[in-house]
Amino acid sequence: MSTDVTRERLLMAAGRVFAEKGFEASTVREICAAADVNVASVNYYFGDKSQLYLETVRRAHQLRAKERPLPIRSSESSVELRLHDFIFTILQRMLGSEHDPWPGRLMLREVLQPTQACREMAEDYFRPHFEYLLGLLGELLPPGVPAYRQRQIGLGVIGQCLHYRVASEVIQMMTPEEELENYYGVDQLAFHITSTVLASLTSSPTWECDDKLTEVLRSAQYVQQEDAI
Amino acid sequence: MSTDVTRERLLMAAGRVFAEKGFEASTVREICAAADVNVASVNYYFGDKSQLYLETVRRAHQLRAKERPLPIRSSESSVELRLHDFIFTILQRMLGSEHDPWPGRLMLREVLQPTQACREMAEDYFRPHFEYLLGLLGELLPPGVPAYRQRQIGLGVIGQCLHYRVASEVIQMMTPEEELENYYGVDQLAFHITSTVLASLTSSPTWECDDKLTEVLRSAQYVQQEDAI
DNA sequence: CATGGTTTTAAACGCTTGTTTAAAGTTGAA
DNA sequence: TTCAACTTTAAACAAGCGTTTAAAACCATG
Repeated sequence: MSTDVTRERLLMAAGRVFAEKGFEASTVREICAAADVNVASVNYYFGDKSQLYLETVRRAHQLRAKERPLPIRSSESSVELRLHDFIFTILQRMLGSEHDPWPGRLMLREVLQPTQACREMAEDYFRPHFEYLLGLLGELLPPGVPAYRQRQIGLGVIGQCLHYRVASEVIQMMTPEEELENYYGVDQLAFHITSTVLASLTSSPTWECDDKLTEVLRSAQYVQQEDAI
Repeated sequence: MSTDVTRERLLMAAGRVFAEKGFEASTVREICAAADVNVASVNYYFGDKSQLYLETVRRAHQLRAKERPLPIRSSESSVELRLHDFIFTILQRMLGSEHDPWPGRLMLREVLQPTQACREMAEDYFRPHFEYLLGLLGELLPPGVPAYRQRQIGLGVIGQCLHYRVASEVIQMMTPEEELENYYGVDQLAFHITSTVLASLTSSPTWECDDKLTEVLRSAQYVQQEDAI
């Protein structure tokens, strides 16, 4: 067999199995069977199971970054449009059924329970995406909004997208089937999240709700204390 | 030993171990050691490992529901305040370090990769919480907003809260330490998310951004096609 | 064809897994 | 105290785990 083809098959098969079951629950024998390769190959090519896993995670985010590069649309487009495209792309990667979903599943595992492989992934993959999003938000927000607040808004966007992946099965349980069919396409969710974010950013003056909420919370302190007494 | 105390210790120890490592990666021996109980006890009291797991998940959301019952604050308070309290409570459960966090961790595992135990949890625990949130949103939104949109807004709220738990370690990697210390307390995050949601709901007229976004997207179709050609 | 390095193979290694077993210990009512 | 039911215990079980081994197969180069 020409060089590295065994290694490559192992990497892909391992990706699928690790993504599906996690590191511990996956067995070397199952991976090798899926790759149609001898059991000893893992140790021959990767040393041991854990290094195979590490290489698999690395491959996962490399694949992801390549299949949809970052400059999603030219910067000539309006900020709103670029924000929508960003959100659409993220959702696509979360929910899109076009490609084999193992890289996403594996990355999600790493996010939830990071191993050594996670730091590299965060730097190479997540950070540039997040910085891009922050750039868009910076264009949309009025000057003077502190950096930490921009970041929190960004985390809110990512969080909303991620939710449909993380909790997809629970969401399916709790959403009427008819709604699920008609309103939960990637395009519709992207539209919803984008419009929500834009609405929260452009309510004028931007942070008037803060003042109201602050006031409400301040008065609530007394209520809470009364309850306690 | 008085009846059921062994069973109880197993349940608690198993909860911690399962939450930390997942079902497959946890060993009966480790659980029994943590519970200071003989290895055979699992099979004596629960039949086998998987039924112990099932009971553990059940116990997890029972504990959670009991330690902080649902009517979080009296309905005499303002809607905004009740929304803030709901979000605060969810975040508290996600990030609060007061109690032993194993029930939350275990439930998160079930959300991400549901087993047989998940359906029951969704109905008994998640659904009433979500319905409560939808009630609040219903009070805040102008009439005429379709149900599916209310639900998506609700999912957005939950998603933002969940994110700080799901991706907590990655978020820590990508946030400056000084920000993390000063702006990521439960109270501050609750304030941020509440104010964001309120802002997006109360921008008047509520869905004006939709129209603008729709228009932008429509014109973008051509751009996209040109790019494709 | 012969050679030397690389790759594949089946078998075996020691170890851990979940579960079972049968004996020992414990308990409370008769 | 006696007896029967319940509980705990240490030991053993087969099965499966990751890894190692040494021989076989392969393959480009001389």
